[in-house]
Amino acid sequence: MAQIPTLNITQNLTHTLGLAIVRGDFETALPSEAEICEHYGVSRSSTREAVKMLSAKGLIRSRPKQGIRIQPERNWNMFDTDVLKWTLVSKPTMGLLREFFEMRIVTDPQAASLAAIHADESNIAKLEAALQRVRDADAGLDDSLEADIAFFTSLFESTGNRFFVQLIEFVSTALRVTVRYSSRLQGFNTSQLAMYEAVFDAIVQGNSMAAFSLIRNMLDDMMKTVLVD
Amino acid sequence: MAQIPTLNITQNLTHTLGLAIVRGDFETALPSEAEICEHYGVSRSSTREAVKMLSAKGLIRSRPKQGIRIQPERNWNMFDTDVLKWTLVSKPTMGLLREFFEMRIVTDPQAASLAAIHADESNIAKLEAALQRVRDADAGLDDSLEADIAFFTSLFESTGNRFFVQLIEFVSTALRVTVRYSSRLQGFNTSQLAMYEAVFDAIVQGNSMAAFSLIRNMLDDMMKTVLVD
DNA sequence: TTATGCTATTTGTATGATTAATAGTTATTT
DNA sequence: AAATAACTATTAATCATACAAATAGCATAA
Repeated sequence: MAQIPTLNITQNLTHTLGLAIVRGDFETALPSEAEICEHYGVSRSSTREAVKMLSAKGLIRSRPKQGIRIQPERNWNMFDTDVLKWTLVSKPTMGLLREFFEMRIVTDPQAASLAAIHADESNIAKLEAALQRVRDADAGLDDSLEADIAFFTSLFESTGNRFFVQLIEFVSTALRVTVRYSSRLQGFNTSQLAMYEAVFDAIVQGNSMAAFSLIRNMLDDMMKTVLVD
Repeated sequence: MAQIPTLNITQNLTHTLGLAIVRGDFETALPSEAEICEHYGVSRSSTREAVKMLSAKGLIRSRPKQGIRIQPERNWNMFDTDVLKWTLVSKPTMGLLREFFEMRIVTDPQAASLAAIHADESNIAKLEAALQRVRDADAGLDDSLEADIAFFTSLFESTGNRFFVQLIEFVSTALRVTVRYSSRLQGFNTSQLAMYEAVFDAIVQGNSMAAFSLIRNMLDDMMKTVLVD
């Protein structure tokens, strides 16, 4: 059975404030610690710890007398899972979808290329397992989105590059969002089985250019399908 | 005059612990709160706040009875400025340099391409100012590295994509590291003035393909210069 | 006008007490 | 004997209070 992730007070406050900041509920600064304590009915310890977490993610900065100021969006750590989540929940626009694709159009093919060069037996095994899930999904036996995510996860894990590994959450989120906000994708993914098979073969054979092109072409098609004006 | 950024106790502890974690000083877990307090001579408030900051960056996770456990490296937020800095200070290997280039080889040309499409007057103005610094550096009147960083910063700012904007710190760090750990680059950057001029012109003219190719070619040359076995 | 000192405000730090979560152990039930 | 439930000890989580340090804004003086 899945463990129920009961959020504690600090975590709760962190998410509440983080979402409110990203959503633009505050102008340039948050209320003072004291006011936050009173408004949310929590102790100063918890408030301060939540503030520190948001500071660590680049959203705010607190200084004596100045209070808790919201940082320019440029400083926000957009690759942080929480910040990304809050952004998606509060501003799920077509523009954001475009920004996602502009990243993936460069990272995903490169990840495939690097995977073809650096994947070891363990990586190949995980890739093959993910490929099987894609096959199952194609036959209606598994969830198509989750199979996709599993494949891309093992793809990025195979790059041997910690920056690409870090992008797994980013790409997973992008996949979920793309599906949620684009009904045009319904029949798209399930017709891509041949492509996944080909990518897997290219990686096994160490053919980095083929792996690159296959993913790149798929994304190009996908963009045409999703990002229509 | 520049303000002296005096680190307070919490910030200090955060950096000390963060660096120690990345460096591998701890096996799988940190000492308990109480032990950290005693060892570093700080209060529990500061200790807990430092721990929360490191949790927010994905380095650790604390739970009652379990203590403060180090998370798998996969969860570390490598695009966080601090985590990146700690990684570089503790493991400045040639492998890391390669990983940097594997990212930049795809992000930088795409940034130039997007800049050619989305740059507005304000962006162009900043780019031109940065270009002037590159010219000055070429004439020995400004610091070559800082001029480079200024140019790439305004380039990524011009993309109109918040994920690319987020990569500014990443690329800046990559540039500094590349220079520091590769003496072969000494005469490289200063001979690139013509390339920067051409990129600027391409962006002004909205020629995204030209902007892409120019940056891509420069990085290819740079990799050949730096990443020799 | 400029510089300096004062003051009030807000975060930073320290400490103690209590509560909640949980890994490991023991006791109980089947 | 195996599974389950209750117990216990440990550690982080939370709350409360007090004091210290930083600093923006004001007042005062040169």
